[in-house]
Amino acid sequence: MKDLKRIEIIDLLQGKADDQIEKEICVKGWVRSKRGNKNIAFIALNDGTIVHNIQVVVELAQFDQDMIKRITTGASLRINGKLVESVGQEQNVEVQATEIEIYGEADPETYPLQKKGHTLEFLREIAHLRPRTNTFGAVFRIRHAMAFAIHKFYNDKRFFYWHSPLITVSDAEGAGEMFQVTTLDLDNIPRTENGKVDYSQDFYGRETSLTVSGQLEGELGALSLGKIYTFGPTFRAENSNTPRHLSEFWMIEPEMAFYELEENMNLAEEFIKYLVSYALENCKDDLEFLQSMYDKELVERLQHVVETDFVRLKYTEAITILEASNQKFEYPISWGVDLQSEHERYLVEKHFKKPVILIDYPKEIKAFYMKENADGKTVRAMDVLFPKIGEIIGGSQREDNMDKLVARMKEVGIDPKDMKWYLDTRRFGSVPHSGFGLGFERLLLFVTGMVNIRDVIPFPRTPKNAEF
RNA sequence: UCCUCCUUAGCUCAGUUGGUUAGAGCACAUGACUGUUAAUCAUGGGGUCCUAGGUUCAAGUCCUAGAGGGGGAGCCA
Repeated sequence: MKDLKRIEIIDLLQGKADDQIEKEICVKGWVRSKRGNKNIAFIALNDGTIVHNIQVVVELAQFDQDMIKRITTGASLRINGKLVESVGQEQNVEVQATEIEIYGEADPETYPLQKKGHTLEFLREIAHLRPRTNTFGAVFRIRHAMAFAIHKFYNDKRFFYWHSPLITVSDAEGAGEMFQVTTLDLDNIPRTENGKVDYSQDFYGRETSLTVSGQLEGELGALSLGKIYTFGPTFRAENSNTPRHLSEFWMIEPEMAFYELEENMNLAEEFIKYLVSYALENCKDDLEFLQSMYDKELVERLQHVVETDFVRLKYTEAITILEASNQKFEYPISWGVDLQSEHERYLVEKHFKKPVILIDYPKEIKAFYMKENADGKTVRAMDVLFPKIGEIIGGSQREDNMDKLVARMKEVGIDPKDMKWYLDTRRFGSVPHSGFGLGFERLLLFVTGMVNIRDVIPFPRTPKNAEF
């Protein structure tokens, strides 16, 4: 077989290899389908670079029939052939095969993917193979594009990528149940004299867990480097069984010194709009595929978010709107209660019909580190609420006053002695600062139009499910 | 964790009031067709009816428990 330089399918289909037309080239990829008659076969070949396939035309008389029979859906091929303008309507160019090598066969009796559609639920059971489908190829290419855009956005704004630890010693935020990290022998746990687990013999000499948020360590970065962001995995051991929760998910947490709540909101809105714009500009083929298959209004909805000013609303005003709505809510609404999904959905999907940033929540329903307002009742929190997926961002201006922060810690039962390292940021050169957390997979739900969070991460981790 | 629905061929699903040998489409195999577009047409093979009990002359179908999955809720990002 002639040794020709391989051209990726995206370059062939997007005209970047048109200077090779009428010349012999090499393509490699996996067979999506093969069809034809006794004289000719058409192979749809995909290499993952783009949602579309290159059509390979095989004049059967020129090849060994036994080899051709072994080319089935899922097989991987190396093909040399002439790049030509296509006779067919569905593509501009195609490859007329001159030489074919089968890298790996895929037994059609046992290969689970077929050319006809599968349900997302079935594909979830074969998560190791589902990226070979058009749908998951599109989703994971978009996932990559969004990850890249996040780094680009913050780098362009002179934020520094800051790595908070994944193994932590505290659950200060109270964000949820934690996964314990230990090297103790669970069949033979060392005990202290009073019968408790003796963590002094554990790997770190103390009790440790996987992080539920990089925020507190992020604040340490912001109060020295100015503007930082984290982007990494986060773990919550809550028994949440919903299409919006994972026990292992990725979170982006910017933290900015000298930013007050207003600037925090501006950044959050600009950030989301930047990411959605980036997807519209750079993931066109994949978005159009997802739109055609799952969500007819996807691109329209994305454009709407880019063009619309988010509503900014105080919690107190939201309560007034909800009380005046005459809606029957399962959970009654009054000042001081946390908003339920039904309330958020009413505000976002019915009342305003656009994204809403809710601010100034009662301090009792928010975390201890949020800055208290002058009214003494509310804190400078902000939640960004999106249609369909609910809370996509949670953030706040942080309490920078040492005494108030310590008082709040005591109120919620945190021993300030355990948080000395955190309090040192307020003890020495404290400044106003703010930040927020964006759930990466929730963003992807919105951008891809997928409805189950298990379908926007390659290997989802949920209660009772850690296969692959 | 709570509520609710579902589980029948590799996949997606029918299956009547509980009654003979459990069906269809797709996929797969064989064949037909001179360029197809999730090709088409013909023929064929393919079943632990989720698991364990129970009711009954008789259970895919009714009852109980369990497992797995979907949707909704709570917790949250």
